[in-house]
Amino acid sequence: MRLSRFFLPVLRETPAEAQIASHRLMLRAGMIRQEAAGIYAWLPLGHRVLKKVEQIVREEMDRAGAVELLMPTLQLADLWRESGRYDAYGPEMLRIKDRSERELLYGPTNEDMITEIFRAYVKSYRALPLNLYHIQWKFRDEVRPRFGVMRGREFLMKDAYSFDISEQAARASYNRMFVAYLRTFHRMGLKAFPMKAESGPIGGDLSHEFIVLAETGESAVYLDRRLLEIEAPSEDVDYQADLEPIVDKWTSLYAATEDVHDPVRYERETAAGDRLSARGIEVGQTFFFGDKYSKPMKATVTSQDGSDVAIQGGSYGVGISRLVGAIIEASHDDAGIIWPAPVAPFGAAIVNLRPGDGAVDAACERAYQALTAMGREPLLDDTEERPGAKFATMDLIGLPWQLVVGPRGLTDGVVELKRRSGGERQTLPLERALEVLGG
RNA sequence: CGGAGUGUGGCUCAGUCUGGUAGAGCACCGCGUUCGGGACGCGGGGGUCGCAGGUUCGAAUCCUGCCACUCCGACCA
Repeated sequence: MRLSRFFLPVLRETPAEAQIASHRLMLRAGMIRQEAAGIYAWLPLGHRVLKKVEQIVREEMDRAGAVELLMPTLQLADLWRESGRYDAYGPEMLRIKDRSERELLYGPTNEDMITEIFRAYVKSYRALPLNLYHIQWKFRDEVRPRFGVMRGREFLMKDAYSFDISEQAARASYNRMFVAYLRTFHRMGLKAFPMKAESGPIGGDLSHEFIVLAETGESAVYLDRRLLEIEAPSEDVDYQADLEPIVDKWTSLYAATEDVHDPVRYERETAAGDRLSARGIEVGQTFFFGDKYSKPMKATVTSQDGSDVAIQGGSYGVGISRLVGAIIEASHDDAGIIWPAPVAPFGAAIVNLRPGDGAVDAACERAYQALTAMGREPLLDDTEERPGAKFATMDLIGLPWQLVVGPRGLTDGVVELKRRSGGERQTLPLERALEVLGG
């Protein structure tokens, strides 16, 4: 992409409404525009990041055996009446009517609808386990939207739903999602810790919030410092195998949000030197709810012995739009965002310091073609801005690499290669720089 | 939903108390000089002062109502 042809409305001044770093930087970097309280338009730069995050989530869900579909944003009120949630949900749910006075709602979640779909088609235990997910916009009419996309009213969420014949099988499904989440957040350059959350109606410990530590997080958390050392499961993790050991490793050390924090247990289980109280951002939640929906909605399958059994369900959410904010909270400095490479909107910036200079233009073109060919998705700054403005913009939008072409005092063909994180820079021949970026 | 506050050009804000017909910086357009860390000069364009009513010779400014947004608290991916 050429910057002169892109749409990147960066702001030099900090918008007054933004209180936290990620919100401020997303507005300044031209990633989002607020259209109403908690409702944002995703401008091209932000949209690219959102898509990258979404794609990583998708890949890890697929790897774990979940199957993607897409449900609508609007749902019939009658469906929610059947599950008993229409009246229970309260004013957080946006309720609307169509031209013939049919009652609809903008979905805040999809348990009811997925259960309806499931029961329409699945009749046998042989089809289980099944895990269906979609990535769709949700609307929750929050009392108080804030922090930009971290707590929007409209937000993009991945929600997966598992269906199993028994509680034991459901636990295996739960574990697959648990492991997939560890991998998902790890791939985005985040350390997310599963923490004990409010238990489902069935009881037990089958609900976890995945929390990224950040000073601006909304919830206080208490954890065992040794959790920081545990490595995320690798790419070749076998989802057919028993994943209990991995889950155990991540859940045996104390970690809880303030809602369920138990100071007595904390002090008993965690040595004083290992205790870490911090703040965190919830980026995902896994939840087992048994037959909460399958029973009232009669989602049953025929089991091996010929009887009909209500399926055991779980749901698993990841806040995709929130993750964009969370990643920035976790990775920025005074000058701007520092994107982890896997979610960066572009892989590298090529900064042309002398647009109009034939040799420099040609070198930029060469770099642009080469980086494009190697899948680096370069952003070529071919604007007439002064160097200072160019560097400020590039630091703000935080691409992993900056390839500066046309530096003063250097002979033709020599460029400067800067890394956004850490700030190291080296001058070297263009071809050598391309090799570095290629490897 | 309780409490606090703000709406003036694309952005940040002054002007409101004490009514007199709208400003600054940045951004934008033109010309020129500049060119490695958000340059400078000259010229220019752009605003129903959130909306509606009222008071007044006259309202951004005073009064009433409404709307939107922000912040602090209780809830949530």
